Amino acid sequence: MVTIYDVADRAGVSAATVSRVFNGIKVTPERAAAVHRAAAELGFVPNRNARRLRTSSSEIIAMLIPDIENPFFTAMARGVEDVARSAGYSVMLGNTDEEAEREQDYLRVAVSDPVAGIILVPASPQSQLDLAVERGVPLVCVDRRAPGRAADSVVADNVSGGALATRLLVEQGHRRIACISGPVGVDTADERVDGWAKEYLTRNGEPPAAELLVRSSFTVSGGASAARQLMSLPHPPEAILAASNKLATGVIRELSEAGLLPPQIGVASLGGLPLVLLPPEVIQVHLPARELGTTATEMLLERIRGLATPPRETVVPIDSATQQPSDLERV
Amino acid sequence: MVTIYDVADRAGVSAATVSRVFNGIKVTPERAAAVHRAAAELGFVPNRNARRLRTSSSEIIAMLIPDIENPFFTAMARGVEDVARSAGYSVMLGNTDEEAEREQDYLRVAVSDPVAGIILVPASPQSQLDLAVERGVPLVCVDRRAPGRAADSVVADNVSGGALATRLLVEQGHRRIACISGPVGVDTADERVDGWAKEYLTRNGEPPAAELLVRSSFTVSGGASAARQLMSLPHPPEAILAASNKLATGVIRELSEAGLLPPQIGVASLGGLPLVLLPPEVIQVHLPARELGTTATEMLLERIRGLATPPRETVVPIDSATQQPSDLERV
DNA sequence: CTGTTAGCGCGTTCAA
DNA sequence: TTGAACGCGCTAACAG
Repeated sequence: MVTIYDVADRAGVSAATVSRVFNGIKVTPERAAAVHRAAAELGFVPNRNARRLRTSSSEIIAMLIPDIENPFFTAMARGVEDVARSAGYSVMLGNTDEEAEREQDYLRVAVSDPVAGIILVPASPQSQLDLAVERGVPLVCVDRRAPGRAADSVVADNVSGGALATRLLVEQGHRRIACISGPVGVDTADERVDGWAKEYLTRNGEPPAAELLVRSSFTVSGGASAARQLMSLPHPPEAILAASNKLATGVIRELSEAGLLPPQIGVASLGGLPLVLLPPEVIQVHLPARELGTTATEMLLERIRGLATPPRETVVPIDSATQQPSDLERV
Repeated sequence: MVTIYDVADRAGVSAATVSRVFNGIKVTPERAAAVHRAAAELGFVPNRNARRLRTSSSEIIAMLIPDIENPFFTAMARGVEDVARSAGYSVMLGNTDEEAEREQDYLRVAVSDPVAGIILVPASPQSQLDLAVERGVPLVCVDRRAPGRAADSVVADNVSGGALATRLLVEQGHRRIACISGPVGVDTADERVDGWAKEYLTRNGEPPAAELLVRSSFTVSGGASAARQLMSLPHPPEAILAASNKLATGVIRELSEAGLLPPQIGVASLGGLPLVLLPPEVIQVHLPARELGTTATEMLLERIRGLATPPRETVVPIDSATQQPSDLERV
């Protein structure tokens, strides 16, 4: 391995000078030129491990997401990567599979690396962040609020999202609108339900019947079975609001198999759908996935640079203005 | 920062003993217990940087893909991560955006890290692997062959894939089958065309007319405009083979807008589609994305462990047997 | 089985 | 401005 000493020898300077050259510290031009030439000839590449050990810093941001095959999270990852990269950081991506244990494993690795900072979509409301918090590794939670409010959070305005989707269904002429959401206790799931219930009340003058709300897991099959349950009610809904892209996919699959699709029934999805063909009447409320990622990264960079205020929370709006389907969500 | 010395003091042993305990090297049980207790009390987390510097090894595999928002590559990433993780490695994921320059930037980072190994989907046939090859960092190319055959490659049997898709279209009763593929010079694009042309010749007794082949970029819009071009031929095709999931998406959108969908016209996609609402006649030839990832990782691990044979090439089959749509491709 | 010692490659004092 | 010397935290060699 070529080290700064090899370069120093060849350039006729000291190792310290080579180090200075590669760190942008003032050196006489001739010496700098000699160092650059020697480095090029030897194919010198600085060893970041040595640098990190010495400076106890790192240029790596760890990002932990529950599902790398979900377009929502990959769009978020894309946002993180863009901002991180332009600030000189690389991104380590880990898949927690929504499992607290895998998440903990990854956190252990990230903390002992140690990385410059962590961006986390918490796998559960009980996620343990102590490892990072105690070691002082900057950490920002995204999409879901930080468990115990122990760290910064960036979340979408899910209440408004739920309300918006509901409103759009109402504007299609539906009144009896059901809602399928994720597990009780999961922020995003709860808040989207709140938005739906609030808007339902406003529009219908009465709160939704309990039978119109089905809580499930955020999965395709969960969406399908919830839809089945709703459609077999004595008095089935006129429309269904699915609180995530996966749930919506399941709903649409189920309805399609039953020969029942928009505009015969109203369907709204919170989150863009990756489906190739979609009846134009299906409502998609696009979530600001990439923006969640960029915002979280910007907050993380502030922390990395030393910001020491108490945990903050940023809410990214979901409004009609942001409802441009990105080309990427339409893959 | 808590170091092994702090732990050693508290446990009444030497630093070397602490190191041994954390590396699974035999130590008397009492001492081991003391070390564990001291470590827990102090909240000790080993510093991997120091370890890496000392051992000049790393537990990180860098993976560079052209598009983190394409399900094909995320499925591949999933395969890589699963194998890597179970072997004790973490994965750093980088997005090259199909740009050789971004790729080179990432390679520079990976090499100077230095990571244990690199898994790369080459952004271009001219990709420069010298950085890694010269520094001896193990590298495996996947999906696309290693430029200059300078490293191991894992590719899908794209010729067979193209032929299989064509055959399935023939079995649907189509004869005049067009093909839309990616850029000339890109392995995967060229090979899929070869498979199509070969099968076309076998089935029709003559090679396809030149007008039946359209080369485009591997994008949704590329697929759409190619489909438009084909359908406006004086003698339009009876069926279209789209050589990637993105191309197929564009093709189907375009045809649908023209009110023309299977079974009126044949459509086959090389690569799974989120098919919830697709006519069942659309043919999907599933590409072994995850398997490409796992295979590449296994080959990389062999290299990391010291295997020093000349560059190898593994071809992952695409056959009728592998045509089970994964749940994930149907999100 | 254990402790002592040395050094991985680099950045940063301190004198010069 | 430059070079010599030190040490970041850890593991591998050696002697005990």
